[in-house]
Amino acid sequence: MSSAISPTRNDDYPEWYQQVIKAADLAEASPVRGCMVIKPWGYGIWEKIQKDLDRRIKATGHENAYFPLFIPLSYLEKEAAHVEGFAKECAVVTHHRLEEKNGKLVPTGELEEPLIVRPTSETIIGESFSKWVRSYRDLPLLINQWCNVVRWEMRTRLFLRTAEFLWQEGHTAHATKEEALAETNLMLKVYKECMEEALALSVLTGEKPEHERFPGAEVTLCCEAMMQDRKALQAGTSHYLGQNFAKASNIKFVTESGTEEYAHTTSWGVSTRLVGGVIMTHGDDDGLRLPPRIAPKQVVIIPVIPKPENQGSVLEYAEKVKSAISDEFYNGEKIEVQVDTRDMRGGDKNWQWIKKGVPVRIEVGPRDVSEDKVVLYRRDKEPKEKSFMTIGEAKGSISDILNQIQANYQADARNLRETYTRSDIENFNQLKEFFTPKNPEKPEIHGGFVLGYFFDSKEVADKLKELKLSVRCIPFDQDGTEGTCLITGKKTKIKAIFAKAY
RNA sequence: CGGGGUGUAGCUCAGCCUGGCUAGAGCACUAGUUUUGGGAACUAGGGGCCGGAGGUUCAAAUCCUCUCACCCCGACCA
Repeated sequence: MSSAISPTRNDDYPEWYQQVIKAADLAEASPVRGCMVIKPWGYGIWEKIQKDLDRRIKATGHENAYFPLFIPLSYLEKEAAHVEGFAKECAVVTHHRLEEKNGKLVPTGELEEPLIVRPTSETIIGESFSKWVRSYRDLPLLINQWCNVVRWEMRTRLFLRTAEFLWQEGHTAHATKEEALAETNLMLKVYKECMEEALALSVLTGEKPEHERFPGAEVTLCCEAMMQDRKALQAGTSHYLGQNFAKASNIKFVTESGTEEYAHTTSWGVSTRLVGGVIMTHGDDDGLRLPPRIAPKQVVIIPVIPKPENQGSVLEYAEKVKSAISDEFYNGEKIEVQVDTRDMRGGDKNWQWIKKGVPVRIEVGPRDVSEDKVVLYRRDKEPKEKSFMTIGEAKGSISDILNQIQANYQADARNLRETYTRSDIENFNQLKEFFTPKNPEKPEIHGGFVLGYFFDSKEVADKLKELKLSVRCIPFDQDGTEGTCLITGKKTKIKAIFAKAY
């Protein structure tokens, strides 16, 4: 049984990932090192994710705003841990003009204070917050922005880690620690719901251990998803920043009783990395499989034109099917249908749409025109598995079909994560064995998540690094029993998730 | 920043070691013919400053020097 994508997932998972991106026409490398060009189909997915998440962010009382791309260098210096975390990967603007010298453009007009291109916006938004917050009546301040950020990463992979990426970053200020922590938890829940309901991912939520925290945060919460190669993908994070950034940016307010206090702030973000997560969660050996909720088109109609004289009637019929189906609703919106009228062979078209992961394909040909029928294919079934039905039946069932596909993908993702999460690993040797491939020459897909006892210390992080493992999170659900840390053997009541990660 | 590698058609590459006809193949592209509920076949065609600069030579994609870019392994990476 040959597949549309070569190599297959089992043969070479990283290469398969690259090939799916190419075959589905999602994105490509740009002339600028580490940056990507997001093509219409890939950007369409991001727009759907944005739309869903933006609605959820607004529904929880947040407002969108926009802050500058450039941040004065001195702002970054204000928070010590933040400097440590981001200084090494900042793009820096030092000049503001170009002059021609010997036919070459050279930078001149050196800036008195260099600007950095935002790697994240805590400091520049903090500056605004300090002006906006005077009284407890100004709190909570609930702001979100959609933007791009730059982190000068050494090694990049399309969507998963690029030098520039698109994201949203929420920034809020609160009067009390309790309120800020509640916000941090609320936004993590919003992320989880968006990822599970819209992207059909299955995520585990919990808290990062100290050494994995966001630079400057007191608490970092995260959503961790399992990819089909059983590695973890950090899909979103939500941070309680304590008063660290409030002190750095001077965000103070007068309380009801008249005293002056620093605000408690939070920040939270998800990025275009989610698109990578969708590819690696739902893709198969024939290419991408898109959950209907985030597919730029849910249905594509492919006219079958065996003879030129059929063209007029078939195309007309295809439009008729389109208008019937696009009148239907899915998830509260009209179904998005495209008729693929391109002048090329039907087989090519068909496979292109399979590789792009469009949830439902409908073929209409001369025979269907006379019988008022269509042929319907689902991306969650085999490529050749077809259902014959009338236009009326297609119209009546399309919404259900999309719901089923969404549910099937969701179930697959949940099954994968549950199947490969082990909670019976008791010591370091077992851990090591679980994460060691049987074939070191050409490692097979192996490992998964291990839920095991964990005593937070530097020693753990270092020893895990040898196995290329990390503590993904300390899950919220803890049974409270006592055991010995898988790494150090120390007694502890905390369990964590150990895994290889992207 | 260390170690290794690669730059030749839109893409994937051969040719380089051992210098020598007009620089090649597959895919993609264009046209024609046949085919058609399907990832078609044949024929013809377009497309290259062989990454850049310098050198050796009668002669350089090929040898030498320099340079630039990218890739892989490390280091780095909420």
